[in-house]
Order: sequence, then C-alpha cells, then structure tokens
Amino acid sequence: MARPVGRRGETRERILAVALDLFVEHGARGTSLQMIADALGVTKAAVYHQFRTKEEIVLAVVRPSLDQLMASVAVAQAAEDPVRRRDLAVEGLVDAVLDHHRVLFVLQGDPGAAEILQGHPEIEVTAGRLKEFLLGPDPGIARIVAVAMIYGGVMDLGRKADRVGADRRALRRELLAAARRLLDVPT
Amino acid sequence: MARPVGRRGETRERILAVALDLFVEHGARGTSLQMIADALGVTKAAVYHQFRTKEEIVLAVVRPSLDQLMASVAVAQAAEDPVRRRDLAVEGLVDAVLDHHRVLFVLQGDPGAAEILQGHPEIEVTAGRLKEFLLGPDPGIARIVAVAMIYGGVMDLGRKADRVGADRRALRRELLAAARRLLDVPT
DNA sequence: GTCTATAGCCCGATAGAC
DNA sequence: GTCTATCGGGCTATAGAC
Repeated sequence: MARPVGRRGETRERILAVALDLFVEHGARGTSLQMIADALGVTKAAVYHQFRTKEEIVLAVVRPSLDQLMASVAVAQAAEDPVRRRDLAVEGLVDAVLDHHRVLFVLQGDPGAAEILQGHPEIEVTAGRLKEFLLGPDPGIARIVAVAMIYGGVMDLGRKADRVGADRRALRRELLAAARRLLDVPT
Repeated sequence: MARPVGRRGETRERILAVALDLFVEHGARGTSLQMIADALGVTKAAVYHQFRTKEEIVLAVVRPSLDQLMASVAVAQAAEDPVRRRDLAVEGLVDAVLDHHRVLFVLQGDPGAAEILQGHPEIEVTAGRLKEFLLGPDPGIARIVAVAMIYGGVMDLGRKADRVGADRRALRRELLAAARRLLDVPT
C-alpha cells in the first residue's frame, strides 16, 4: 500500500479515503465537509480547492467501483445465451463487491448517495441492465426472490467483508455457490 | 383502512404516515420537519406539539415493526432445538418484513435512522439475537453467506414488495422456500 | 391544537490574502 | 495549496399569542 509516487493527486486521494470512511459510518448526507476537513487536519476551503462541490466528492468516491461494474455489465451483454449472460452478471457483481465492498455498501444503503447518483443516466442504465441480466427473460416470482437475495445478500456481505474471518477466494466461492443454488430452480 | 374512531392521536397518526412516506423517499436525515409539515399543510410548530424531537418521530415510525420483530425473537428463543429455533427466526423475520416492509426498509438502509436507533439497547439486543438464531451454533462460511442472503434479500424484497406483482402469500412461500434452499446445506 | 416569529447552530459555498 | 473570514440559507427547537 505505498503512497503514489508523484505529488499530483496525493491530497485528492487522501480526501477520498477519509470521505469514504466517513460515508460508511455516517452516510453521505450525515457527513459534512467540516468532518472531512477535520479528519484531514485542514479547513473546508482546502477541501474545496480539490472539489468544487460535495456532490463531486461523492461521485469521485464511487467512481472506480462503478467503472468496474459497468465493464462487467458490458461483458455480460456481449454473451448471447441468456444463461451464460446471467452467470457472467452474477460473477461481475460478486467481484465488484468483493473488490470495492465498502464503496458499494455506501452506494446500496444510503438514500443521500442515491439521490446524488440519480440523474446520472449511465449509472441508472447500468444498474437496470444488471438486474435485467440477473433476472433473465420472463422471470417468475421464484426468480425475482432469488435475484433479490443474491443482490441484497452480496451487498450485505460486502458491507462486513472485513469482519468475516474468510479470505477473498473462499468468500467468492461460497457466494457463487449460494447464487447457483438459488438460481438453479425450475421456474 | 378506516380512520381511527376517536380523535385522540389522529393527528399523530397522520404525521407518522407522511413521515414514513418521506423517510422511504429521502431517508430520515434527508427529511426535514418542514417537509413533514408541508405535506400535512401545517407548520413545524404544529408537528412539534405532538413530538418533542425529530428522533421521537423516527422511533415512533419504526416502533410497531420493531415490536413485532422482538416478539418473534422471543418466540424463537423459547424453542430449545437450534434448528427449530432457526426456522422460527426465519419465519418471524419474513413475516415482520411482509407486514411492515416499508418501515423495515428504512430501518435497514438508512444510516441516519441507524444512528438514531443506536444506543437503544433493546433494539440492538434484539437484532443481535435474531442474527444469532439465524446463524445457529458454530457457523461456517457457507452459513454466514446463507444468512446474509436471507437477511439482505428479505429486506431488499420488502423494499419493493408493492411493485412485485405477487400477493403476500405467494411471496411468503417463495421467500421461505429460498431460505430453506440456502440453509439446507451440509456445513 | 395551530399559528407567527425567532433564536442559535451548522451547513455548503465563496472571496481574497499569503 | 492552505488559510481566515464571511455569506446566505436551512436546520432543529422554543416562546408565546390565539
């Protein structure tokens, strides 16, 4: 975890790191610029030198995880077989959450963050397509329930992935196994 | 859904109803007293006549669902067999969410609401015991994943139970079936 | 039980010196 | 790149008339 070599963006990264910590604990709306500045030992104005608005900070925090998720969705979209597409979507979701679990938890649970993310069409399109791929064509109740459990469960686990005494590989294996158990159902 | 007969508490109920609507849409922290008052066509002071603080409103909104959940946990606790206890806990959770799905969604997703609920020991004890019953004795990774999916999935589905074109009974059946599928696993 | 009015605080955001 | 100082506004909550 070495610091970035160049000076460019070093302060930016520090802001995003403490902002994420605070978002996880208090939510986006419950985190003030003052709290971020205090955690860094600087003033609000210094933070505003790097980001013009609070919304920009929220977007910058979630950006990497969103990019990964969007790439996964694109890969899934390339598959023609619906089952293959569904499996790719599940894998992409699990990997994105495991790689960015704290960020996606913010994205999932926080109404304040959700309000900021609304109106960014790329994000909404990606989320919609992901759920569409997970559900598959013409889903029944059983499949809707299965997808809700996969989606909600992956997010819920991502949130506390630190505290679960399992390494990434084991967690990934069990998540995919549970998803398979839920989806391999006649309906 | 007739209005309560007496006049006592009628205004109180109206406040709680619009507060819940707003909490679902904007989160507890994103909902101001002004918004609640505007939705009722009164002033903030009128709202403050019924509740001393905003925290009191949040607590009153979630109270009925919490009471039901606490009762379910007590019933489960009375069972001695761990498997029976686990099944009762699952049923209690599913029923509580189905009966109060919009409320429990607020409770689950909103960091602002969570902050308010913290420090109320009865709530934390109940939540802890519920998860303990769901996990059962000496849980492995597979069981932790299963419980996360049940918990997260039930909450995620409760959030949009209105939009799912299924009646309560069918939804309940499918949720319990999916939970069984996740839990009936060797580990 | 509802109103007007306001206190007191913290918020996000800006201006301009160093 | 960080600072001090400040603006305008929304927030929770209170006081007191009707």
